[in-house]
Amino acid sequence: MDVTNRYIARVLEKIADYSEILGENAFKVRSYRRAAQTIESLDVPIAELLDRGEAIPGIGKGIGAVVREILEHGESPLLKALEEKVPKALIRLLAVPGIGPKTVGKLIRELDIDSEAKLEQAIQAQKIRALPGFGAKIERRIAEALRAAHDPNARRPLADMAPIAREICRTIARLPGVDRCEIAGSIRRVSERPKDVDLVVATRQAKTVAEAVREVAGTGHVTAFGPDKVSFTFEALWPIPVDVRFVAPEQYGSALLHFTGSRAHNIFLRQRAKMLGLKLNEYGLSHGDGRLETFADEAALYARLGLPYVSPELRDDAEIFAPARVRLLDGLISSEDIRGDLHMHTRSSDGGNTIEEMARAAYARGYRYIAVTDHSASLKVAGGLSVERLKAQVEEVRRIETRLSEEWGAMFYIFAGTEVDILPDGTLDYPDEVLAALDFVVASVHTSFRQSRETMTARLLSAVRHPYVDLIAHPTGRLIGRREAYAVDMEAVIEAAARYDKVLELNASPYRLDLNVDHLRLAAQAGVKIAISTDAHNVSELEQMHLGVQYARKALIPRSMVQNAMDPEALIAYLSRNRGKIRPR
DNA sequence: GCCGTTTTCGGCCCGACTGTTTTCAGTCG
Repeated sequence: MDVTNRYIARVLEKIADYSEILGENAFKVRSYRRAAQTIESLDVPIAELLDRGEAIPGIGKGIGAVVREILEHGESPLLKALEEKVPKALIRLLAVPGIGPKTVGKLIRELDIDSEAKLEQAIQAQKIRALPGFGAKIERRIAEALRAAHDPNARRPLADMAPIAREICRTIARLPGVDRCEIAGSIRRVSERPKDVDLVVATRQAKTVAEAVREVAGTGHVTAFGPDKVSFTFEALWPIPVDVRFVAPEQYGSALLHFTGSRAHNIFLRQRAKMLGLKLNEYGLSHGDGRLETFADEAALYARLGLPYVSPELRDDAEIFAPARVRLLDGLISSEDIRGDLHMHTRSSDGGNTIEEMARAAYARGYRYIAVTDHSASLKVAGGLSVERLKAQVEEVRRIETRLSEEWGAMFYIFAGTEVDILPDGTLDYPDEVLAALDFVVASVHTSFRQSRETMTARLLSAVRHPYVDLIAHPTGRLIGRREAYAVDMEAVIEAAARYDKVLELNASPYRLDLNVDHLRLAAQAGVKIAISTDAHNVSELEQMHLGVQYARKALIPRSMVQNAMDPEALIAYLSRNRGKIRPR
């Protein structure tokens, strides 16, 4: 069995959950959680580090032994022992809002509940509300949770959550007395599946605004209401928990930082403040004499703590302040580095805008080039181009490129390309001579997702090896929250991309984000260039580039590894490597 | 259980709100 870092982290987290319920020392529980987090964020298998005898922060003698056991046997005797003491039905209660480990622990100890059946009986007999510290409300919540068929903590894809968060934020920003409203939390950190919406509001009239926000919540269920905070459930197609915090404008920086997290990042910053003899909270830095130092923006606070500014998407990385990571920060890709977009569709296939409209929108973004990559012939549902239509499109691209470049008084490159289907047998959907005549060839899988891992891997490898293929788009085919990635040996694909000097895509669509962070890191380590592409089907989707860049930063991708951060001249030189100088002019 | 410019014992991040209570433990982020 292949024991991954992630698997070990899950086991340690479970140990923490069970121990907490059983009333173990809270700091011991915290140690397990912290170790889990550290292991999950490691770049290399923990076995290698242990073998080399390297010290890993937060992992000492005790947890080290637990990890070794998991590595050797694939399971943990400690966890097994804990599982016997805490029944599964009760563990699930931890997901119920308002119910934590202490509550679950009391149910076990005070009422001797060790099964779902006994839990039901206790509810029926109203035994839970009789316990000291409990009441009818908690009992009812537990009963509801038992009845709820679905996971109460379901996480939705970023693509669904972010627009809703923006809409709620816009509504609140318009309320009287509100200076500004911003999205914080996991959405701001570009989490693939945020669990809730966190908003931070700057205002001098918190109380009034809180009342107004309660009105905004409307039919939604208000779960907490106070002068500093309102929580409610927003009823979209599914219920979304929303937290809104109110702070004074001069405290906005510390508040935004605090409510953006991650939790581990906050803990690090507070420890740092403590080292400096200060105390950090959402209101600012408290001095020993009670004086409060406030920060209107985040950057000033990082600077005050003597730390480099860390952008939100990097704050899930528990090791971000390690010297080796800090050295990378300045070199990471950023939106200003992007010179073009190499994957987009037009009205010729399933896009909504013309070539010229896409080009003008890209130029307005400051780009120097785009690639037009409509679908290939066999993808009928997307209006794939026949060979004849593709040839006509190439001519049209040339005409528009010339005209726009003249209009703008500078060369704007429009690469005539395709997103050619990789057919189930690994061949491409256009003959070689057709591909040879194009500037840029994107290849991707749109059919037969259920092939075996071996078949799918071979299919992708043959595309990587194909001399006219430049880039593999959305390499794993995942649609976050909708469709799993197909089975494929991505390490083999990355290795082949390195060997054949091919580019892998980071598809910036919020539904895709494909490659994912783990694969991006592997690709970067292997020296494979990444193209961050929007796969835009209309001009407004070109905006997704920003999300793609943020996601690439999560994987610590430097600008030097991003193909569409290259100047057009260098890109043309690269594209000419297998097909002679492209577009003689 | 981990760790050390507070250093091998004694700490370990911080605050708002809820529910069940008349002062606070538990939960959550």
